[in-house]
Amino acid sequence: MQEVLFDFIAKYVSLTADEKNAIVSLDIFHSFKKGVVLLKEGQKSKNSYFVLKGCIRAYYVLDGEEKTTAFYTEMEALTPPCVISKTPSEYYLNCIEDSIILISNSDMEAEMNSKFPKFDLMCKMLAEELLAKQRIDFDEFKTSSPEQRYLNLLQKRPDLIQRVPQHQLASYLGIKPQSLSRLRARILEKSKQ
Amino acid sequence: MQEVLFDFIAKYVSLTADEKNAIVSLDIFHSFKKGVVLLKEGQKSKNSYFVLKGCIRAYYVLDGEEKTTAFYTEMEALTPPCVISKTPSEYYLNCIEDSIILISNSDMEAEMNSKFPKFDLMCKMLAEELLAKQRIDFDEFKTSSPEQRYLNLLQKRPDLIQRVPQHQLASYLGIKPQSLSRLRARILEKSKQ
DNA sequence: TTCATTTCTTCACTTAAGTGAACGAGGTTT
DNA sequence: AAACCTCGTTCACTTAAGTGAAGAAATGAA
Repeated sequence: MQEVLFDFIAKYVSLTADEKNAIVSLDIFHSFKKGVVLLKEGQKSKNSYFVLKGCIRAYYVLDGEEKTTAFYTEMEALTPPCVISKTPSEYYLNCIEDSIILISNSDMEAEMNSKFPKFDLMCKMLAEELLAKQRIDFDEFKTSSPEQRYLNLLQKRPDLIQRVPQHQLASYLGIKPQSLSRLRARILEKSKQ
Repeated sequence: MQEVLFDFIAKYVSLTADEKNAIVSLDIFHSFKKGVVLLKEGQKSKNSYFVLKGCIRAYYVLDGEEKTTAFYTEMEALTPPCVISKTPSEYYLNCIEDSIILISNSDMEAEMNSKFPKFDLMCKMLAEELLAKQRIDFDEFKTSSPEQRYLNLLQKRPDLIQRVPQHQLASYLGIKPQSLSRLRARILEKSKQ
């Protein structure tokens, strides 16, 4: 399972055996059962997450309603905004499947950086890459209709449609579950003709 | 005008006079007239931009229609996704006002980093901060209606509503110009009662 | 100034999303 | 087994956004 992490890191910097050992000795691998909440609204946190297996969902509770805004699956990293801004979290994180998650906090990161300066470089590259990726996702969301967003998701992350409950998928697409049902029926109708 | 830049940098790292001179000597300050296109679809680029004065708009042309996805104003930095992914640009950048823009390319950045390692640190902090900010913007967009988005913009960036043409604002809000007109009329109607 | 273009608004009509209610299928609990 | 709950779908109705057209206002160029 550690190999998943090292494969990921290898995309940015190459690690020596020593460095790999240093990471493993940090004891940062954790298992969680489906449903476990990793971060709550109002909570302060210094944790970043990296999904080795499973799926983390980010969601807000607005007017008593859950609004899902992101899913993080295998080989995806996330640092909640509250960690950067050092303010209480505005959203929740939970595991929607049994998951194996790597958790690092900013102190550990600082320690790694002092020992192995190339970690800083990796973080910079990663942040810049994620920024560009997210920018593109945001632009695609803005410039398309719910139906186009669904078809787009079907292309880009077909696994999500299988593993995620429909009502969570709906709010991820910016619509209500009923509208997602209707939209899917509409697409099916079109494809028949 | 250079002070705007140094004030910005001071939020992340402190610079010596030498370092400031090194930046100034790079000759990176440029003036552009309203309407000038800085980046075109299909073009390759290594440039990052920092707005000292004026406003840069990012937009796609889809089905012959302009879809505006971002406005960058004073003290805002942007690196187009195509610079990170090293692929041809998918969007356009233009100045919607007479502007003074700082343009740096990745070679210059590399040179600065080798001379002053703290630039790397600044870039990392900046990228992480922008990533968190953009995440929040994206989440707000997803979880709100066009009307809420407009009211939100009115709170957070009231200047945009003044300085940006309505049809560009509309597509920034994810709707058509006609819908923005209607929506504004609706809000005005409500506030009267 | 005049002419042309762009921009914004309004209107009537179409399409699709929001809402509240109801129902059935699957799981879980007692 | 019965009662319960969650989830997805469907329906009827409401609300708001998309569309195409038209006209007024503002802007820019000749």
